[in-house]
Amino acid sequence: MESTCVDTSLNLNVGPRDTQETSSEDLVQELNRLNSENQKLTERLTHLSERFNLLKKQLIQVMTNNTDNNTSPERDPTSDQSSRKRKAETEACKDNMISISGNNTESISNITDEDSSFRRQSAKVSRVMVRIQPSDTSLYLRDGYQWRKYGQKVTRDNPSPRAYFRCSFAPSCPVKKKVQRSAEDPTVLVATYEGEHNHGGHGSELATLASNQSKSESGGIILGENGGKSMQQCLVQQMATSLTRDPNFTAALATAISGRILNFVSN
DNA sequence: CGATTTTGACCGGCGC
DNA sequence: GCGCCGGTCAAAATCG
Repeated sequence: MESTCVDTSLNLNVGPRDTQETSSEDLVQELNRLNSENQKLTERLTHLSERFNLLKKQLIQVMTNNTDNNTSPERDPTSDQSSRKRKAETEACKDNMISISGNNTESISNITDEDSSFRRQSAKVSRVMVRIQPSDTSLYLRDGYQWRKYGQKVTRDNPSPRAYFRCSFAPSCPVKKKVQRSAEDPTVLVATYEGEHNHGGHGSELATLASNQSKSESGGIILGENGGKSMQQCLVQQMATSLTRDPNFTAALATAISGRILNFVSN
């Protein structure tokens, strides 16, 4: 990933000025420079988005070809009658599931059964698999939404507990999420989403992302969550989050703001 | 002090 | 009807 170098300094002359005219010129120049930077950033972001979409298409193409050969072992249905329902769900989703493995700290895949004939109580159901660090025992998954945990259970077919979450962004949002480690591979978190978000905005996403990041070191980019954000929105979020975590950016921002205030006051 | 998490209790569906 | 099990509730604990 190429680095994005942006001059965030404002170069404002906050000292005493000879005339009011020169300070106005400085402001105009500074404004023009900022506009130029903004344009550069926009172009770069567009470029990144295009490249990202291209890579995503290629990846999906490759993984789709491999899906047919993906014969992950299923549990013996005769040995556990209570697993029949889960088995049915798993079978229904299997054709749409892609598991991406990587040598990074985590990898992400996104699966929806939107196109599948399987429907569960007319609610959209999607599954997301996230590879996490083996040392990470948390069941928190960063996906940009604000979740409130309302329960945890140990299920029969899996030694690791399953956590139940509700979307707390909007009180009326019906979306629920279940997170559990994969029985086959404990380093994979499986999140099952039910329903669609009924709120357009993601007001506190940055705060949520930062909050979740602090709770779980395994945070990563969640791509194209069902009923959620577009790829571009995810990308912008991650970039914004990275920027706000960068002390240099924060310091530059503080300098810029204080400079503006001083300039305003001195005028 | 409000929001969130934890965790035992409770409920309902399902199979026998 | 009974027992099992997944899902939810809600009070207490914890966090920021």
